[in-house]
Amino acid sequence: MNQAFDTDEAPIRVTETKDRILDSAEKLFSEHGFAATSLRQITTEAAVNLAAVNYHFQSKESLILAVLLRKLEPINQRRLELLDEVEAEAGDDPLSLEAVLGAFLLPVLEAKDSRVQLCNFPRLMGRMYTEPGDWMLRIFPQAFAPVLARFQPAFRRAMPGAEIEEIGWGMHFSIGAMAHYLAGGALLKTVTMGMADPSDTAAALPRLVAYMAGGLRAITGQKEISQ
Amino acid sequence: MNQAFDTDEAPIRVTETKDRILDSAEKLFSEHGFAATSLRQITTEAAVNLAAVNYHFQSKESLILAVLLRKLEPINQRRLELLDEVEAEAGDDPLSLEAVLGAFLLPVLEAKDSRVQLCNFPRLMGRMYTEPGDWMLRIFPQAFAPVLARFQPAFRRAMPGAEIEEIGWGMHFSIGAMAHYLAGGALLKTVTMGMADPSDTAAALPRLVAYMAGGLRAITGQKEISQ
DNA sequence: GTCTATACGATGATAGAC
DNA sequence: GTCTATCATCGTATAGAC
Repeated sequence: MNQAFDTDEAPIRVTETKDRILDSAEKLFSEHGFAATSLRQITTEAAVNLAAVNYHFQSKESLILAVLLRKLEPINQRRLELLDEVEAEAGDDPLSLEAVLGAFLLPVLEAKDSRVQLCNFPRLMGRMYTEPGDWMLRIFPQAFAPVLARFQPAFRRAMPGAEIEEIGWGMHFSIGAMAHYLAGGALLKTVTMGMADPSDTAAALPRLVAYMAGGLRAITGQKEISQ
Repeated sequence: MNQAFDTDEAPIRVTETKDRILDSAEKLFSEHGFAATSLRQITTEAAVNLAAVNYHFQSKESLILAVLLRKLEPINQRRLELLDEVEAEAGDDPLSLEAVLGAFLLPVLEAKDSRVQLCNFPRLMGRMYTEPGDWMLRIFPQAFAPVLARFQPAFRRAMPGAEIEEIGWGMHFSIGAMAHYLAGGALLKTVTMGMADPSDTAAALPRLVAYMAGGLRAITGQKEISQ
């Protein structure tokens, strides 16, 4: 199937089987979700045998993780680059909390309105946080731990004097707010009575930053602003 | 199977088949999640025939919705009662934002550490927000719309002068923060470096209230508190 | 109206030949 | 590495007993 010609010449291997599976899986998962997409749909779309997915990946869940990791890595790399810039600009001063939040959010939101076949992908990321199973044990050290290791000190530098536990609570809530925005569509439109467009990431970014910054400051520092 | 005795006396029907299915489904869904629980597990646990679940409920998804609605209704009723009290205390003054948030959060958090077999249930509620499918079209008018209709004006009364769209964004983010706390366990412990106990709802409530209040105020009103 | 027995097509996974 | 063949299990549908 991969052999385009039966000559001795090395065939122009446009796409490896493994990558074709990943591409088709990503596309179908984005369009129909994890559960609604069968391995047979994926292998048919990829023009690959069904058993190949169990050879390259052990299970459907592992395939899902592989799809997610492949998209997550450039996002996380971008996050770290942006954080580098924020820290470089700040010098020895405390970091801007809004700038740190922006470095965390911008790469994900950029992926939301990127091109063609990936446009629905962030919905998967949003759902990822609430799916059960042991996926976190496998995906976390590889994808989240490095980002967390850099952003946790950054948040402390942005909120000097705040207790670490309170920052952690605030980060947890903030991740939930972000994931819910990424995953959801209909609810936002309902709750704003049709005023907000879920696909307008340019409108979402400043609001997410403002909301998270206000929440983090309230939970860590000056508690009672009282209206 | 439901006939405990073969006399003419009306048997002491301890549990109806329909309720036994709901009870078993709720228990198993809470423990293992929706996808990982098969209808055969449920009917076996409930000591009921497999086809009974398709007689009383049409499909597995409808069963899930029935399980959720059964738990959600008393929670929402409690929310409205608490909101009544908040409004009664306020008189003609603006509402306390923290009090409104407390009325929204307390009933859900109470369900989190309630008794026995339901203790894992809120994880389902947390996941519900991010599950795909058309569940919202069916569950929303019945369960969410009445609560939204009462709380949306309450938030406006608690933040006079704020634009409705911004309040909507803030409510959306807040729902995400709440859902992520309800659904998640491991991530909170990681992000707080073991300092926070996800099952300690008494610790979570004031922090959720403070975070949401700070976020809502930042997104609607005085934007720049600047550290 | 309630419930049971039984069957159907599709799924994720695996073993073994090439 | 790849493919065919096969497996147990899944959600669902139906015919018929009480």
